[in-house]
Amino acid sequence: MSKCDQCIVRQLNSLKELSKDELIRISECKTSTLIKRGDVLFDEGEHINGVFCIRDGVCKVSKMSANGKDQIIKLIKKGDLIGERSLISNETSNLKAVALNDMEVCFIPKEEIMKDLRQNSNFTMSILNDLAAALKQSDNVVVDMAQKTVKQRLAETLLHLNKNFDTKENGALDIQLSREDLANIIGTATESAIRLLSGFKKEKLIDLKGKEIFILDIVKLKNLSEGF
Amino acid sequence: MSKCDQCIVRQLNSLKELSKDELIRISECKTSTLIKRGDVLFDEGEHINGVFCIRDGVCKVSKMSANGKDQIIKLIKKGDLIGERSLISNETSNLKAVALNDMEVCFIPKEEIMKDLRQNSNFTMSILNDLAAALKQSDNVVVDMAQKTVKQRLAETLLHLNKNFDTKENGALDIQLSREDLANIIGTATESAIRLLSGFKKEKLIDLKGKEIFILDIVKLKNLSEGF
DNA sequence: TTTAAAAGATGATAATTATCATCTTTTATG
DNA sequence: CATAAAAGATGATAATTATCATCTTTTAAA
Repeated sequence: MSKCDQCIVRQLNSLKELSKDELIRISECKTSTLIKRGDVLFDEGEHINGVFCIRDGVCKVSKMSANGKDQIIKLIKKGDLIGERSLISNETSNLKAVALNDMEVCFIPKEEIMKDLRQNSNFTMSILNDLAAALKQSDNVVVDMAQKTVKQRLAETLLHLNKNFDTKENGALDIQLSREDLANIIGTATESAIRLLSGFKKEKLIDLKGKEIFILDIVKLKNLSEGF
Repeated sequence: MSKCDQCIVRQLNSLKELSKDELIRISECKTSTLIKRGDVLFDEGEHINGVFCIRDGVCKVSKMSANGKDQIIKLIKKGDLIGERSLISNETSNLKAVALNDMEVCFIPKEEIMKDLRQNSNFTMSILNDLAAALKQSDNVVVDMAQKTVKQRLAETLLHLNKNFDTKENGALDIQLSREDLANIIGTATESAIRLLSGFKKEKLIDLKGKEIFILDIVKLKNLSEGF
């Protein structure tokens, strides 16, 4: 079993606040798993009973709406923790997580994390900070969903992907999203997302090759997302 | 100056986790203010430098969108704390708070709250819980904004008001919102909100007398909000 | 490699929602 | 109390977005 205290990924999240001893304890109880594209990491209503630390890969985190559509709330990637919210509230998950490509994730059981939360106040403060940042982010998304048009939201989403994900050697965004996934991030019908993407391509804001997306004009996308 | 340890309102929020001694310390440094309807409690970009504890009254908490409309994120009432998020992130406020009626609020300076956050882990866990609950709530709103129609969101908002606010002796919701406020909660144009309200009245789901709103048919509103 | 299924694309059309204009009612202020 | 300003209401119209149908392309599995 790999050692948490030697894992680079740890430096990217709140686990960096743990002491060497605490990390060794975590190492001994954690489990590592390979998750295949399309596999469900956890589902709505499930008891997660711990937190996941993403070593590699990307997953979409969504919530089913009353009308049967899956709204994607966020994308989680290498270095992210997920499951803290449900753990803290001591509730089943309100969200579902599905791998967008093959992933490697570590699972740390609830009791071990709770122990650190009780004993290491730097760790607690870091988690508190994460939740505060997530809440701010979520409130911002509420405003965008409520006030921006679908076109603005698509532009914004593309910029967000460009900022938060690497690009491949050929310049394409290194994240594999179906048109339906994109529509479920934006909160629109798949056909509308496809049409707008085609429009953006025609206006040379982006280029499309299959699922590959190339961001061509950040400035115009930014203007668009702000309503100009 | 009134004493926090004798304040009923405290029982409604995380301050209930503080010891008698801690509360006495808070009492001595807090300030109490009367806020008039329409007054700004704090604005976007402001350093709040503490948290507010609402003793009485209601305020709307909003964020300005790029298109110049104020999206109302939440309504805060007696017993609620506000300002913890900015305090924890050590950032200026991302939100604006405006009194909807005359209010009585206490202000606790940042350093005092931080002291308790560092020393009283029950208090910290309670705040952590609040943020976790707020995050879940906010994610739910994202889904609704993205997936529900304006009509569904209006029905949902009315039910939310009915659940979270008292009714006056005459049966009207005890909260004073303009049509514009309602539109800014729902995320729609004021005219659209007005039109839909008139429609709901015509269908006897609600009654309207000036700013007073009477909820008449909870079941139908619930069905409507879920798309039936 | 073949082939069925899934994903992507596009047109036609309907439904929803925003905007602008105008009028009425309510509210706040001297 | 008078009166200007703000809020509320409603119609007409335009813009946005969803839905349904159909076709093509890509993907995955036998």
